[in-house]
Amino acid sequence: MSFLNDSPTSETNTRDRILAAAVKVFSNKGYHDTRVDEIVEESDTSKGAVYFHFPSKQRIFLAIVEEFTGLLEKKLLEAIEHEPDGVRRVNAALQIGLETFGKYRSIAKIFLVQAIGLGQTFEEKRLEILARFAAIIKSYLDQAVSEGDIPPLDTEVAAYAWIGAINEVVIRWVHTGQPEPERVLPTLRTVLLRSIGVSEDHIHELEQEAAR
Amino acid sequence: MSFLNDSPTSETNTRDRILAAAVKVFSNKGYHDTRVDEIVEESDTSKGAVYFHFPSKQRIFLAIVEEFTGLLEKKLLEAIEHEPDGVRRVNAALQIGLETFGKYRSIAKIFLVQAIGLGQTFEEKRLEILARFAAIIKSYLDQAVSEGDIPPLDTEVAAYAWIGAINEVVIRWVHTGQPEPERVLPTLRTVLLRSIGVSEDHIHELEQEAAR
DNA sequence: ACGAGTAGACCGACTGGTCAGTCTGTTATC
DNA sequence: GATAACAGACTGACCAGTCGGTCTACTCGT
Repeated sequence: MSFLNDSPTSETNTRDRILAAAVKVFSNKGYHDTRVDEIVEESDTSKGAVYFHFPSKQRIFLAIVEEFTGLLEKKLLEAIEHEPDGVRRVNAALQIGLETFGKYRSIAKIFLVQAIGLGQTFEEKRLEILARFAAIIKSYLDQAVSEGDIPPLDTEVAAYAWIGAINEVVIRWVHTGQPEPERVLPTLRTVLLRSIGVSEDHIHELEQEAAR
Repeated sequence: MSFLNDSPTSETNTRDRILAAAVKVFSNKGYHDTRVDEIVEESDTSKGAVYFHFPSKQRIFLAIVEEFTGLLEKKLLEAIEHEPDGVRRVNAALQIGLETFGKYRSIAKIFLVQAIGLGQTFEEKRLEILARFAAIIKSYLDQAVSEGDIPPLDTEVAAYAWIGAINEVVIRWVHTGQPEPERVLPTLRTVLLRSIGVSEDHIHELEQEAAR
């Protein structure tokens, strides 16, 4: 199901072929510089097929963002529910988030880069999506605070700061390939956990666990 | 000099009237949804005037970004040179950065939001600009490390994480007006200084200084 | 002191290329 | 023979950029 699976361009159904092609083109050229005809060509279908499955170019883009968002959210929640306490949940979320972005690099680029600055409609969508993720993070930060693992703080601002930090580092990587995820993860974990006041001992503990 | 001064739409020269108008329209509608004719109308000039002063729509946009970047960089360096040690410099940079974004809200929106996802040219420009700021931050993080004020860490990743965190929080504010800068600054300061391992005592000290 | 010449700054009607989306088919399957 | 799933030629709106023209201000020779 969905264009998010492993099969690259094989004998999948038309809708998914179109989406896979759209991901490729959008991630390379951005929304506005992508011609629908390029998606048509890349997907080896036809304009008719594209407009049979999607009412507009915009909706193709939104479909990609939404399916990926759904997947990411599902993975995050799955990863989180196996963890006992707030700090560990926050840590798990970070890990699975980076992992998922790493796995779907092109889509990550669409999600984090191309989806910005596209005018009203997209803007609101983006805010809504980020708000959802921020809410997830915030809730576990709150949990960690109430469990006494970290000192009280403005968890909303902290949640957005986290998202921003992750965004920027991933964007950088997506663009330049530069700091590879393996190098990034440890630093980011340390930096982010420190930022909310998790004790150094606790951080070391989590690092040990991650290393096994 | 420049459209960045206080006069809103008065008797400034044509070039600056055009830039001021462009800021207004770009920040509201984004690059692609902005028609050159809208800038013409808003600036109370003419298409001829616009294309007399700028060779293309793109260059108008770049002119805004560049002038603002220049201002921001200048302010940052100014603020920094009066501070003695690395941690204090990093702190000063954060403060002046937020302040400047706060003062030029529309331009901040253009700079942080509308400038993303616009295709090759802009993309590279953005990367270059951010790299410049990241380098500034990194150098003072490195200084703080070598002064022994903070433990060693991957300062490059940390610098980008900082930029991302600030970005996201400011973007949120620019969009929704939500967490006001006054509320954001203390949290962000604490969170960011903690993230690089500045001791709680040292953070409190800086907070005291800021409060006077 | 004055008209002619020149150039910089500006005006705005027009154009020409570009695409998103449409529409009239065609093919396969039930 | 009906319907879903396509194919691809075509169109029409939209808009960045152009281009001939105007309007000062300034210079300079007489």
